[in-house]
Amino acid sequence: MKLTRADISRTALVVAPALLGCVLRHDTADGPVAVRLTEVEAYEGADDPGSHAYRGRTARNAVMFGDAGHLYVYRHLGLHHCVNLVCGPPGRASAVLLRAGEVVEGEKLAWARRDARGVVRRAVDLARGPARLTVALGLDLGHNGADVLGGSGLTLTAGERGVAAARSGPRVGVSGAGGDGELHPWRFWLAGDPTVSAYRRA
DNA sequence: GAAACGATTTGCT
DNA sequence: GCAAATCGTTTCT
Repeated sequence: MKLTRADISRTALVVAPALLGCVLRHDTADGPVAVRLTEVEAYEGADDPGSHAYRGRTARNAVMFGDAGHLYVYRHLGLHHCVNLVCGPPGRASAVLLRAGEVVEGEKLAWARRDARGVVRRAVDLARGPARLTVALGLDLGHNGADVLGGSGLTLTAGERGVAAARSGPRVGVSGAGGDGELHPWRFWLAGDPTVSAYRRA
């Protein structure tokens, strides 16, 4: 079943765990690649010191202040890309960072994209990590602002797996996520899933 | 106009 | 296990 705009118009803390098990699919000229999300992180916009939106709206993070359901893609360290799904309510600038997933369709194409950039040994590593997930899906800065609910070749469908297996904990690589990790357990993942990235303290 | 920094990945010791 | 790579955005002078 396809998710509705209303489903992802709630605050990131509600949307993030709901996204676990959902499948994000990207159709391109080369073919489709679909990823079942296994790990995400919530970013609460202007109130969250770890968010790019913390210091207000800028040219880069403008998408996060827009409507829910759009992708916020940005370049990190000049080398990698990371993807967020913008949540609601409008103006809150809350978003969910897609950290890892399992390639469930178009694995061959995902491998081809990966081979051109580096070396990954196992299939579970194809989308294990924010930047790898982006590569596997074939997303780049050109998809910044793309709508996952309409056009853009993107579709988001609800997963068959419930949130029962979901766990939460401190976010990764975010200053401020370590000390208040227990107060802000805004990282969610599917317990026991091999495609969940290894935890590294901030 | 210049400098510092970052929601990571990869490769080498 | 640790450090380098690399560049756009943000912030300070």
